[in-house]
Amino acid sequence: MSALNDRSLDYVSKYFKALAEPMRLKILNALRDGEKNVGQLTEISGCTQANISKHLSLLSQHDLVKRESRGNCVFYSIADPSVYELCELVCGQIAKRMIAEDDIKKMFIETDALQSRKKA
Amino acid sequence: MSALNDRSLDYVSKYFKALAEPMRLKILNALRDGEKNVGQLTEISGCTQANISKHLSLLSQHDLVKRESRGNCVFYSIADPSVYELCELVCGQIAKRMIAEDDIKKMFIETDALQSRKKA
DNA sequence: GTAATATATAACTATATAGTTATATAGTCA
DNA sequence: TGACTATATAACTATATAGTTATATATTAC
Repeated sequence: MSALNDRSLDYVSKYFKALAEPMRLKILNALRDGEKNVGQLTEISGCTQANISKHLSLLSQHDLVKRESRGNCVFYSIADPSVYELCELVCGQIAKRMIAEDDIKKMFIETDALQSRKKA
Repeated sequence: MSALNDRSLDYVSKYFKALAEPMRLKILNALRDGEKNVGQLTEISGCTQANISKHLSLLSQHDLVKRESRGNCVFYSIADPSVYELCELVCGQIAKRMIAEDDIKKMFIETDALQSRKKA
């Protein structure tokens, strides 16, 4: 990061942007426990199938998910688990802020956020 | 990340979004070697002072930078160096892709990107 | 006080994209 | 073959925001 030119910054920012949508995080979160097909992800997400397909396409472009079609279905899975490291770092950051903001604290349902908080 | 509700996903995505702009990454990059005032950052960035102020305001809202006014100037500095861990993780991800994409490889000027690549 | 400098904000334009509905494409099974 | 199911895409709308110019605010120096 010490010596990135404009093109690199553009590239890195696009990667962050891929992670900067709640629906895409929801998809990645849903894939934590293994591959799922588009139909399953549509059901989980609560939005339209077309929208999920668009998000999956974008995640795929950024190599965040792997695509594998089997029979009539297309299964998606996490391409690289290190994406969760990113999320944990972010949760850690947010956890630090939560200490002073009780309403935000309540957002996190359970274990992971608290673990990040202990680290911080 | 295993059990985040919609509000948490929203919150995390906003954090990523703060990092999802080249100009803001440029600012954070410029602050690696210590605090800088708005004028300096304007000069480095090559865009208008108004735009820089807006970006700094947003970074500040997300606790990514600290604001301190001294005399006539306002100095900004990195609030939490762990933001660079995030960037390094991303660079590591990108480094993996670079192996197959020579043109992207050339984007990274020197040491850090290569180090991330060794790790990968 | 005024002038000069530094930063922030208001108002606006242009662009990107999340979401929608409708349709196209591709695979399965009769 | 045709009917059915699953996924992808096209076309569109609405919204968010990066960037601009012009202006407001605040601090220093005189």
